[in-house]
Amino acid sequence: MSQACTLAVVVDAPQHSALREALSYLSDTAWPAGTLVQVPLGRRMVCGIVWPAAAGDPEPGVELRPVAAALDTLAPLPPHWCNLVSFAAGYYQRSVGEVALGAVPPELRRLDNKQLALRLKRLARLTPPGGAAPVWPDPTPEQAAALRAWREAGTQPALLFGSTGSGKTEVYLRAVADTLAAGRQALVLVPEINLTPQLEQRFAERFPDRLIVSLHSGLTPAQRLRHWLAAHLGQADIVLGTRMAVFTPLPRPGLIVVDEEHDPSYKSQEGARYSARDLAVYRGRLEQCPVLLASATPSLESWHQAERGRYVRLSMPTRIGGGVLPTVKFIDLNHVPRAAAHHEALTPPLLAALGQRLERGEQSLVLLNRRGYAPVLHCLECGWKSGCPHCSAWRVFHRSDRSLRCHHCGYTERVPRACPDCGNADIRPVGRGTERLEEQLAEALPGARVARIDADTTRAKGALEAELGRMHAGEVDILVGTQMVAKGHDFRGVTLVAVVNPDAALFSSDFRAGERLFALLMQAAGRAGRDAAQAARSEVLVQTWHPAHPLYQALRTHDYEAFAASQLAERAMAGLPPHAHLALVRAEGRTQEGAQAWLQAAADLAGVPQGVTLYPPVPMSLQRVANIERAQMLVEAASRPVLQRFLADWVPALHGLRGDHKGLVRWAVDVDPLAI
DNA sequence: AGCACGCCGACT
DNA sequence: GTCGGCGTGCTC
Repeated sequence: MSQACTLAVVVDAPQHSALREALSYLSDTAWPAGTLVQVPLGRRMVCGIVWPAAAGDPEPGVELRPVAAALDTLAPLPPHWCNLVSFAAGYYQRSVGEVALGAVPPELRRLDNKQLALRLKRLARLTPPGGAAPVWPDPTPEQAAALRAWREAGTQPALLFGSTGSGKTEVYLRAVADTLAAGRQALVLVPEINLTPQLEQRFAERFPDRLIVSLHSGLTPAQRLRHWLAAHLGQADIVLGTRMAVFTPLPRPGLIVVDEEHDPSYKSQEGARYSARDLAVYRGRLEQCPVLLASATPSLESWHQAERGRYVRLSMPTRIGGGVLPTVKFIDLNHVPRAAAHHEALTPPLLAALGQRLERGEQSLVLLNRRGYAPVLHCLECGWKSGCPHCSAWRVFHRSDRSLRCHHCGYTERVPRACPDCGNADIRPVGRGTERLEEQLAEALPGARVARIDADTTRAKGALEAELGRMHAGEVDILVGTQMVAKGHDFRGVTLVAVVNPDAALFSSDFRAGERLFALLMQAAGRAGRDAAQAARSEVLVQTWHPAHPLYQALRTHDYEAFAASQLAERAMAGLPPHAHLALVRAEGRTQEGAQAWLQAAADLAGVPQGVTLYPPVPMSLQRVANIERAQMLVEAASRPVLQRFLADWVPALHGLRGDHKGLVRWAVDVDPLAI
């Protein structure tokens, strides 16, 4: 057989291997870029993708091997898809192959042409469910204005800034309708899997004769492949998914929506640490299609872009149906009796407010961002605390199964009867989590039906739906939960949202903690009074030692814009994003010194240009996890291009740094990190 | 990452 | 005498 040409092929090689670029293979057919192929790599056969760019020069003396098979019954991945992947790989400093193969359903990698043909045939069974003709409510004047402005914006990204309950979803449902009418596909990103079913439902009602598919990690491998194929082949008109869906190949893209665009879940925290929101914006520019970012509390990055005129801002300040935003009140912990303030989550004013709801038959939501019974156990005799032997963290006391659990490495033991150090029987829980709060509420308000939703109660499949169902059915009076319940769920009967004590975020070393707290509280406030009739007596109660804090004052007046302005001013002063651009280099090793030594060696390799600052290596705030020591080094740059140029020169050189750093386990670069 | 090869301890 | 520990090195 003649081997007519050489092809550039990317394979799934991790960043740590030397294989950063495409490899060269021989082929008798000039398969077009985007074709999936099977190629020999070392002693195994792997899935690769024919790549548009030229391959790196093979090492001299390497004999090229032939492509073993091509999955040519599948339409090649479109050129723009390859461009998006190449960009993401370059921007986030990963190999193209890792990003490319990571963006393809795992199931697809294993199929040959024959198996694929079978799946493609079965695809025909995916059809729109049909159903009653949809009811499109008349847009409010605000929604109509937002849509007009959006249509005029063309392909310029738009930031839909609408308060909770202003009907943002209605706006992007209309935008999707426009897109479908023009014969294009719409991609809608949501931050969490939990939020896909209800949104899918809503889309299905509006577009009964269109095929809607979802893409997220909760699907079975077969479902994921089927949905991905439906999108890639243009059969699906609407793709709804989590961050991974930003890479869905679409033959006729017409709109990308990023719902709750401020949500940190859009930033991947492992592997290639990409931001799906930022990639969505890039993809929009690449494919000349509009991008709609929606939030009641936009990320400061997006808000900044809108302020600079890069994004079109569509504002919708008014709640639909005349609903007003709930009153925000503060319980000043300085003014409640000292013992109550320090030892009880439930102050008299909070209990009174909850009692009032009980009498009126209304529901309450109590938020506490800490699961378990108590974050730590403490021996009153010798001072022992329930530290994790493998991590620099406390193990959390879970009363339900009487366990001490490390939330970082998973190390779990039964709670000791007595102090393991001194044998004293008096060991006590310190602080409180949702379990304890649930218990205290039940004690303080006998007869109240108290329920709890957090990662522990919703582990089982369908458990979250079941609990939400009970809440909606009015079978629960008080729902205790972590931020999980603050997101997206529409609780009609809730007239009180209480936040037990969110002060820690005010003084956190994480520069985004304030932004996150504000978004969480605004979102939580949005849970109350969705029903206009109850809006007037709906309130948010925040227990705090610092009621005068500017963040809380902005919350009181629901004034995101004032909050954003003050935060942006602070960030400018401190040289933080979006006014500066950051990257973190992280190293993990057997010892802290070893991890830092590797970072120092990396720093010594860098030719630091004008506009870039390299800070010294420091231990990470969570210094040790599962007996691995972690350190990091901050890179700060005045602009994105300066940072990108620096990283492009520097990071590839770090691969050759292994040698005399024996204890080093791994290292990685995090571009645009969420926390430093 | 896989998956080799490679050189030193307790077992059929 | 082998089975196997995971150190280090390569993959077009």
